[in-house]
Amino acid sequence: MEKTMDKIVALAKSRGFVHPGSEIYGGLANTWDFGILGVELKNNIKKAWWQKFVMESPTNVGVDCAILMNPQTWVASGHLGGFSDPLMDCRECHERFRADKIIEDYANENGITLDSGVDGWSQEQMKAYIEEHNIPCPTCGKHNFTDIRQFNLMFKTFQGVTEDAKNTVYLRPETAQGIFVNFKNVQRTSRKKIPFGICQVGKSFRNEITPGNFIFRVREFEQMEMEFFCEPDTDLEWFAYWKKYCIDWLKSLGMKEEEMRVRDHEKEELSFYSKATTDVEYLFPFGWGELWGIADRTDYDLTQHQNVSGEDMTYFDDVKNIRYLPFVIEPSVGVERLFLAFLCGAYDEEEIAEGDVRTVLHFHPALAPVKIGVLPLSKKLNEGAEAIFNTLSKKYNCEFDDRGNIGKRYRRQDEIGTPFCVTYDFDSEEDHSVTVRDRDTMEQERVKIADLEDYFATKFLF
RNA sequence: GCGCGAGUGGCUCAGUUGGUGGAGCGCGACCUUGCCAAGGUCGAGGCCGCGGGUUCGAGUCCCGUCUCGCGCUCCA
Repeated sequence: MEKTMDKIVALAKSRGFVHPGSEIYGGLANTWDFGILGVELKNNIKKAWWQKFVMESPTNVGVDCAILMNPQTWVASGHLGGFSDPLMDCRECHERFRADKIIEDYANENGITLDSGVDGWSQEQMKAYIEEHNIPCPTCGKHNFTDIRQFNLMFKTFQGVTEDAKNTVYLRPETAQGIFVNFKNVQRTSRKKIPFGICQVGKSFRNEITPGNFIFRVREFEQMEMEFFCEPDTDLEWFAYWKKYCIDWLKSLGMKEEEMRVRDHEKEELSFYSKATTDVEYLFPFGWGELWGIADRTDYDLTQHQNVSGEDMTYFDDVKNIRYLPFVIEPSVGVERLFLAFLCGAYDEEEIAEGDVRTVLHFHPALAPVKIGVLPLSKKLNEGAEAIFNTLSKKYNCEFDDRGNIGKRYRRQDEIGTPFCVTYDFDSEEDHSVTVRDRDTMEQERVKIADLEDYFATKFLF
């Protein structure tokens, strides 16, 4: 059996997990709509995360912040300044510079008078000037720059009816900042003492240069982030703690160890706000891809917000009687990537008899979009089966199917990863029992209709 | 952003030197069967990605455009 992206994408489209966005208008690049099963899987993933990181955690609480934020937020976070200037990186030392600054500094140092301000120059002009004069890197002295790039990573829009610079707002490129700006609100209302975490699930938007690989890298995506606030100097312990917590959670949902790996970032690779970063990677059919970034953001964000806003963001420890800016551990995972990882992990083609192959998704029962398929053996038995559907569907997402023969219906449920099928047959009328068939083992057992709710009570727990 | 390739029912694909668009699977109805993709009959479903052009006539030839895939580049 060969597991390929082609097959998985085809299944996702044909069964209603994921459709290309705006398809009837020829699509819109790298947008995807989640269909009838996709929305269920996605919701189940978010629900599982929320349960593990908020409900079951004694230290954590949740919020849901606005996508549009005061633009000062992005000044403080570094997104705005850093990404609206012409930037270039030194390939040698990985420092990042503003191209216009480098030229101005170079000109000043060498007593060169520039005819016009560098402000008006195009990127090409700046690049040409830097090459022409062989301007060295201010940090390492070498001359090996990347091209100049105008990072418009953030989606820009306008608040209010007029479109001018005064009311420009941005779609958030990460959910984290909503948590940081609410740090004091949440600490006060939750009465949590440090260490504690604030969790959020929500959409973020990034104008990625290279999206692709199906839903792996998209410009509109959902993040599940936690910002865990701890005392300075305890950050590395908590970093290790949450790293393990995340990995354990993935395993508990059936992610295979051989398809996961953990990669620590090299010093040069770290983003400017981070002291340490670990990626949990997943082996997709197209190769290893980052799933979960766990970063030690230090006190960078709270310091920045304190400086830019003028608000005191410190925490007062009334046991030790000290006041400080907490350090932050941030595990951040994309819902669409997890979705794809679980989908790829679940996909299997099994030869159950000579030449008889079934496609099956072995989702963890908690993640399965449809929990129970309710199948009358014959259409003559619909009444009894409908009664079962009506009962079970109050608790679980069930699918009623009376089309075609029973074997075909089992296969259809296998293909969408339904863990259990309940078949109401002619004997059911007499013995008030049904056949429950297991997706993974394909074994069947007879269960009293009256006992069905108890039977399923523990089957779909995380 | 650059290069190459591809767009025909829901899916996979045929479609002759340009001459009234097909198949299989899937889907729906009915019959039959009654626990692992069984059989039969009938049926729905196509601005041939979109826009121009050449031509008496374009799915087919030309140009443009959009989308997708692959490679390069890039990637807090």
